[in-house]
Amino acid sequence: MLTGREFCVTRIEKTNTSASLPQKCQHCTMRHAGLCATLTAPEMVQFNAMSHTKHFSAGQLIRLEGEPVSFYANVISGAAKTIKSTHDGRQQIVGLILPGDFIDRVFVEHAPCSVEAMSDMELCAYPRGRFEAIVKKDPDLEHRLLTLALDDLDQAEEWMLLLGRKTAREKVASFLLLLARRSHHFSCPHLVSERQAFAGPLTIHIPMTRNNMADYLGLTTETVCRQMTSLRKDGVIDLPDNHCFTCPDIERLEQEADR
Amino acid sequence: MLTGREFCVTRIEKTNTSASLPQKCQHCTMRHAGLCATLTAPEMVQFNAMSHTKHFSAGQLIRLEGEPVSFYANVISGAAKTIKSTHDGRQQIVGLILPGDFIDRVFVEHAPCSVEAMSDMELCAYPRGRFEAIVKKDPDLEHRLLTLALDDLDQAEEWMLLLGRKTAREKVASFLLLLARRSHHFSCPHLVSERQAFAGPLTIHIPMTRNNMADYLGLTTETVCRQMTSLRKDGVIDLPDNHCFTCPDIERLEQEADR
DNA sequence: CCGGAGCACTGATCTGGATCAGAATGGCAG
DNA sequence: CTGCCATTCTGATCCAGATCAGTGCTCCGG
Repeated sequence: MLTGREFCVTRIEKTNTSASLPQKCQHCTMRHAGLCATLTAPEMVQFNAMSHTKHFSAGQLIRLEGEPVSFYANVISGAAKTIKSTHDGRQQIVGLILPGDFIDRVFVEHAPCSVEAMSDMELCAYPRGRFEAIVKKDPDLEHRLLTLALDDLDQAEEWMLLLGRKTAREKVASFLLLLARRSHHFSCPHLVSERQAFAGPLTIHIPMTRNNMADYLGLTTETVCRQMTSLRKDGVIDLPDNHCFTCPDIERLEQEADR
Repeated sequence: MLTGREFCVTRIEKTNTSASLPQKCQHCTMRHAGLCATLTAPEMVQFNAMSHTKHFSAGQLIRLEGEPVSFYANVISGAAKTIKSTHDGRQQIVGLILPGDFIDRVFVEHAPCSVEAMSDMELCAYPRGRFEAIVKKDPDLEHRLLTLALDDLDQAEEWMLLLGRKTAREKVASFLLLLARRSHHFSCPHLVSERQAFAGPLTIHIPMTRNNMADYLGLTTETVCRQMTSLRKDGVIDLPDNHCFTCPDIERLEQEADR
């Protein structure tokens, strides 16, 4: 079995062989493999030199809101959430962090949100000081970081539409679609055509509990459950087990998600 | 009366005399006066050289989603909204653009959202090509733009908590609080203490219709109206007329907004 | 002056999703 | 194996906010 470090390096090398990869997919508006995909060979060497693998187990806190940030990291495996909460305890997940994503905002002294692992995670971590030193000397790299931040903003705005205006069923469908697109990406970004990869009903892992889904969608656990069974009964998805689903017809799911 | 151009220049000069202003207020997490506040004297000269005033009237479209971007701009007066909508017409305002804000994301070829004026507006516009050329040659300026994008992301995440987890009353209160903080900023950023400035019940302008408020808060017009009258009856705010309010006790309003 | 359009507001009713309650399942420790 | 706990799921009920319907106000053009 590979260690996280090896895996990370492998990915960087692979993505760099296939010349200038676009940062965004024209079909799904998702970014591909985050920062790593944009690194040049010399940058890659620098980052690898200072990287080390970190592990977190499900439920563990990676960052606490307001605490000083000590490292940045690429997610190798697992999933995390960034949380905001009202003072009386209602909470809203404001960001999903999946394999290929970067934690967290560059040049922000203190963490703007808490980050918590939703499953066991493997990170490729970079010490904050050394990471920022490299970025400061490389305007082009900073430009790419700016672009990534703008992509995050895009996604946040898309999610505001979901939270403010979509029904429970549309919310759940949109979420499953997001997972489908993200899982697909990370496994084979740009190597096969979108449609081809979506053709077969591939199995998609849901790396979190129904409760976390609810907190991400602005719903309750019960409502998420009901919508999941409703989508299953209507043949939109299959649910072989609690943490997996397959989708026989992605276009149908897109329709359910509305946008 | 001043023209927009004169006003914009005046502000730039004023903010630059008072040495390195912080970009964020420690009390309210809002950014102050956007890009302008961070410009150095030589940058200011460059920007002024290529700026020209643009006017838009209420309801006019400033950007159409997906269309190529031809200019960036600082807002001098008035208010605009950025919109996302489902394919069946439900719409959600994902961003408020108020005086001091910057339109729009740098280095994004095509507009990610439509932008529409909600009142008559005066902009200080910069042609896209020339603006980007300046930024590309100035890594430090790009760094500041990155920081602004991250601030926008912060605000978007705060709004996700509101959309997903707050009640109608809390939503309306949060919105009024946002307006109060923003109006106050633009008039006197960092020149007086927050508390002092908030002490008197200053009158705050609401630069949009109830319908736009609803689209920003993920509610209906009717619910916004009801919550406004409810807050008035409970003495949280006064409503001298439809597009103004005063707040006798900001802390009370903060409590109603929950966070 | 009137008439019409747009906006703010209010009352009555309806309903999607929250809340409450409990059953079924599965994983794990002993 | 048994017992415990966390999680998923389902049913019954409730209620915040949507929907529907109508009033009053202001602005504006003729």
